[in-house]
Amino acid sequence: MELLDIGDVSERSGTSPSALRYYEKRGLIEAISRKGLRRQYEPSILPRLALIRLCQAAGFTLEETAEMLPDEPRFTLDRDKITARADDIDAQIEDLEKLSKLLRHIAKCTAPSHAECPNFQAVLNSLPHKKVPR
Amino acid sequence: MELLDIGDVSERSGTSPSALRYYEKRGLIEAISRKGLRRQYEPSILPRLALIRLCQAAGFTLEETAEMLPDEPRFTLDRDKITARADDIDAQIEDLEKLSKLLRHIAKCTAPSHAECPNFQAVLNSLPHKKVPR
DNA sequence: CTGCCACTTGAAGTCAGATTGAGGTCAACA
DNA sequence: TGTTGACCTCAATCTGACTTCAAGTGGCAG
Repeated sequence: MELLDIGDVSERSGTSPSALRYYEKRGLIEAISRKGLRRQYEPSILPRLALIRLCQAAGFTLEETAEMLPDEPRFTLDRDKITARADDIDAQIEDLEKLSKLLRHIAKCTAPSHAECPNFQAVLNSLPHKKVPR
Repeated sequence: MELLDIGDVSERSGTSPSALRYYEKRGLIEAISRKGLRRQYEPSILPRLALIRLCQAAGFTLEETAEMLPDEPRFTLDRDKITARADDIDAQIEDLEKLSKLLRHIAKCTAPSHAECPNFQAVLNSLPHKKVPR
């Protein structure tokens, strides 16, 4: 059987070994065996990690992700949660579009002070209370 | 003179007193005087706080924001930084659009496993390494 | 004058998602 | 056989933006 050493998994998934151990502690993944002390994984760990990355990118916490990812290789994510999250993301896209427009406006607005620019005022009040991640 | 007590500022800006003190410690704002121990602010603190909120929403850290906000009431943000951030945000919007589409696909895709769905594979690889804030 | 109560302080705590450090193990290569 | 280097464990630390805590202060209503 072609098991993957944690080093391979780390390299091929872009997830650091410490993160993999951390995920294991949080119940997201599992090593199928050890070679000496080293964790050995089934190749299916790779798509599983991809799915974890997806969930993270979508804003699920690791805990939520752990709940959503069943143990079997055939992961079936919760469709309602997924759809709800897609809706959230769409809403956030709208906020970000406003924000981008406002920023570009500020970059070229020559009003004596932004505080006096009606455009600025208007958008500020409809600002998202979310952050843009870095 | 119409100075604002920290309590007024807190209420009118939606920023908690502890956050205002925190901003002061981080060099973003300043009280113009005290009444007893209580901080008193100039009314211009309000648009300044609005601008801080904007910077935060745009993903600047408080430190970056402090650097960008000059001391004068007439704040002129750094136009290049602002534009660069707008570009970042636009890029992120694109990522989020992909993500949303992928999520909606997953919610209705009936492939035996997402790992086997070519659509899934394709989008995963172009995934942002950023998070969606909650 | 008394008491209330929102403020004051500095230090410590919170959260998520890891990373880092110290001290230890072990498979593989020369 | 010895060395290397990546892994191991567990606990502690980090980041950012605050909040909470305990103990203290003081303006103002009664």
